[in-house]
Amino acid sequence: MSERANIRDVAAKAGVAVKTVSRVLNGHPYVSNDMRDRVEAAMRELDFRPSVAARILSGAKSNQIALIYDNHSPYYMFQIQNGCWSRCQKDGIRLLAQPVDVADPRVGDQVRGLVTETAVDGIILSSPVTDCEPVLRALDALDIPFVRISPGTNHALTSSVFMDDAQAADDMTTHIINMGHRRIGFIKGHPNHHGSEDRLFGYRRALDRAGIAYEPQLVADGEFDFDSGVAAGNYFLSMANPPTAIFAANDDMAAGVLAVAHDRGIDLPGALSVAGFDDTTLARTVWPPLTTIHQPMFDLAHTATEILIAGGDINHRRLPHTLVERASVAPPVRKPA
Amino acid sequence: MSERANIRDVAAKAGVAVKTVSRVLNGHPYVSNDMRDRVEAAMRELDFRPSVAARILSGAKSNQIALIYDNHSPYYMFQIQNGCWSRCQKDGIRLLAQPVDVADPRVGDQVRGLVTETAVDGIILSSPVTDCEPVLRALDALDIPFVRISPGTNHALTSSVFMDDAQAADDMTTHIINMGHRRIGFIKGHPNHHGSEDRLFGYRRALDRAGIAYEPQLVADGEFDFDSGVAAGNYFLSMANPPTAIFAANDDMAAGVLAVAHDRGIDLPGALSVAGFDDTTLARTVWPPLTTIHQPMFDLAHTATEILIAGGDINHRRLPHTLVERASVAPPVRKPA
DNA sequence: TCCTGTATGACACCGCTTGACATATCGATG
DNA sequence: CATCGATATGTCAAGCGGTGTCATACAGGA
Repeated sequence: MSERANIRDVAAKAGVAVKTVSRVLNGHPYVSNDMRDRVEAAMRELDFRPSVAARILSGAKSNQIALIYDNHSPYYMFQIQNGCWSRCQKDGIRLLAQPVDVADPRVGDQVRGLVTETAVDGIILSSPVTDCEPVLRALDALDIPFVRISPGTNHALTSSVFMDDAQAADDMTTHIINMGHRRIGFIKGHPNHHGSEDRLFGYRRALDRAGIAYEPQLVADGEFDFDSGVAAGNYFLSMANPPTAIFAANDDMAAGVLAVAHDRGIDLPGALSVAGFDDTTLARTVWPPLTTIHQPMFDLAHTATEILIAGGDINHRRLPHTLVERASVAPPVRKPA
Repeated sequence: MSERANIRDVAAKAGVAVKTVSRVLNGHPYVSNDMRDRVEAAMRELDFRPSVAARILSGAKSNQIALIYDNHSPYYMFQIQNGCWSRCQKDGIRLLAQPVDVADPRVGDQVRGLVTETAVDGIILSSPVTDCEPVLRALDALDIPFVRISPGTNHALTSSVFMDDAQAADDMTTHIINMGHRRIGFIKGHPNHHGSEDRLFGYRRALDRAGIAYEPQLVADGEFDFDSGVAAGNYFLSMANPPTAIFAANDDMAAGVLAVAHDRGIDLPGALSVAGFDDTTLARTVWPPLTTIHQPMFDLAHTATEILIAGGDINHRRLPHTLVERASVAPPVRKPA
């Protein structure tokens, strides 16, 4: 009881060959129902757990996949991990969550180490590792299947899952315009994240379509964190003719703008509308709750895992976003002149 | 180059016995410096990566540990994971982050599966898995070392790392009292999290010491999430004689109170002080930024991992908390009567 | 009767560690 | 100086717990 049962014990108990147990274990086709039942009973009785190590060593699949990430947003990573998880669980696949530093010159090596040492069957890359050349090269050389979540460079060589950042930004900008705003500030995202450019693109496209001239001074740099949102907020609200609405490329920065506005005693959302992007927990938590774009992180990860597990051909899947309207975007109130 | 090198290749390349390479690999004492250098050079040249699987199978340590959690706070888990990570990395130890559901009757089984299948060397339990009987029993039976982060039941049988929840709550309550408040509401945490009780205890102790009578109607139930904070906020602010300050057992609930206050147009922090607990990103993000207790999650996890890796005797370590003062707690302003 | 599909078994092998032994060198000890 | 113990390396075989390959056996259809 205390000693751990191995496949031979099971075979003995069931009175069959070791190989047969192995067949049952792996769902091999040529096994009679009788036999399967008998073996499974023996396994249950002995509380048999196949050793992953032994399996790997003998050249089989490891039933393990790795999620490689380098993202400093807790909420984002939590969702991504959970998405991968939920899919893995269904097939009893083990998930190794592996943080890396894309700026470290040894990333390629680390990834190679991970793959060869743990013998994972496949890899999921989350942004921005999706566009880390050394990692991509290592993975190619290793000849291991991988799928990328929200990659930037969309070369057709690998499967990927993503949302339409440009369209989403366009949607939001249009929404703001429809509320009656004409001067709309935009805060860009971190330059190493590809989505940033797309979001800016969508903002400009919506402006264009509405016949509103693009003003470069209404676009501020940002890095996806609260502090850069604060900085951008201060920049905008110090202008002689500040925008009546600010659209930040993610929720954290939007929260920063909100903080600045509160600090300056600006009436929200009357005197200033603020929109976010991502729909993290922050969006609901902050005051006023953020009108934002819901990025389906969980689904993105879930789908990526699905594709990886299914194997097969290269697959690109776009997932839908939604604009979630809360209280932070409203029609501008004219100052009583 | 493309074929993966094994220990025999290394031995051949270095012109030594396989056994010697193994000795180097495992830091065996009787190896000369010359030899070690030679072998290591060969390993580097061949880009040799010892197979973890083979190692495990032959009875050695796996150099893998698992972090088992069931916590729905992204920020908390992010910090915990990172803390474990940073320590593991130093020793080249692989970390398996494994979510479970403490309410699932099969948790014990799942944990047993994890341990026997992956052959991890040790386990870190984060709250509330720290107090999940089936898991604890499984681990005991498996005879595998584990350490607990912020456990409730503090039986001396296993190592643990924690903070002084009661003292922290006491500190905060005292801080609020010192600001001039006498009617202080408290929002309890989730009942399955042991820290909840301790925090309530600290609140009462501080009240006692200050000679303020404990009023049960000033204590509301909560579940550590934003919504329960909103509910509690509404409860308090609907009272005929509402508290002038509210101390929530975590930041999320404090944010909920803030939202209610904003909604009702209550002046913050003048008419209502709000304090949180944990010092998550939320605390800085919200308006006004929360005065809160900094819980050293990263350090907790780092230390837990340290203890696990070090092995040795049972060890209980208390880590210091700090009260971080931001803007959400201020002296009450008397209403102009 | 021969062949093909189904069902089971025997056995080597994956890459590494470990233990039992065999040597060999080197200083210290009596 | 002979001897002994500590240090340093090698040989060999066994084994960890599975899976792949190949062989085998029996069934029914052509």
